[in-house]
Amino acid sequence: MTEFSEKVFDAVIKIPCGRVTTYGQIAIICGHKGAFRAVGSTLHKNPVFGMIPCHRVVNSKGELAENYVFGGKEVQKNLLLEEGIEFSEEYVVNMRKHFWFG
DNA sequence: CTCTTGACGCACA
DNA sequence: GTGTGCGCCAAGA
Repeated sequence: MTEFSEKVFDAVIKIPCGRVTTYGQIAIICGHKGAFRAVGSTLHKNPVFGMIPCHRVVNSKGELAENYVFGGKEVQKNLLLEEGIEFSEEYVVNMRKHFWFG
């Protein structure tokens, strides 16, 4: 557990319910605005989903990263819907309304 | 210690 | 508005 990963997790955990953010935003919060790659890499190795609500983390387009899924994209979509997040597309959240800025 | 990969983002054509 | 290329940082082999 490095300082970087801690900040990443902390930032993701701080994302309020019904709100989503982007990798870039998290990277900025961590102090490494160019580390969005590392953010994804670190979160990918995230052990427990209950500890890190990674389903609230989307790419700059606001769409779900179709390559990570912990239990299925539908599961993630359902989780976001449960939080009251609206979807612009089948797997693209309306970040316009739900984007979270630390 | 060095090289490659990775849940990405932005600039340019 | 769409397609391609380059750059960023960290972790794993």
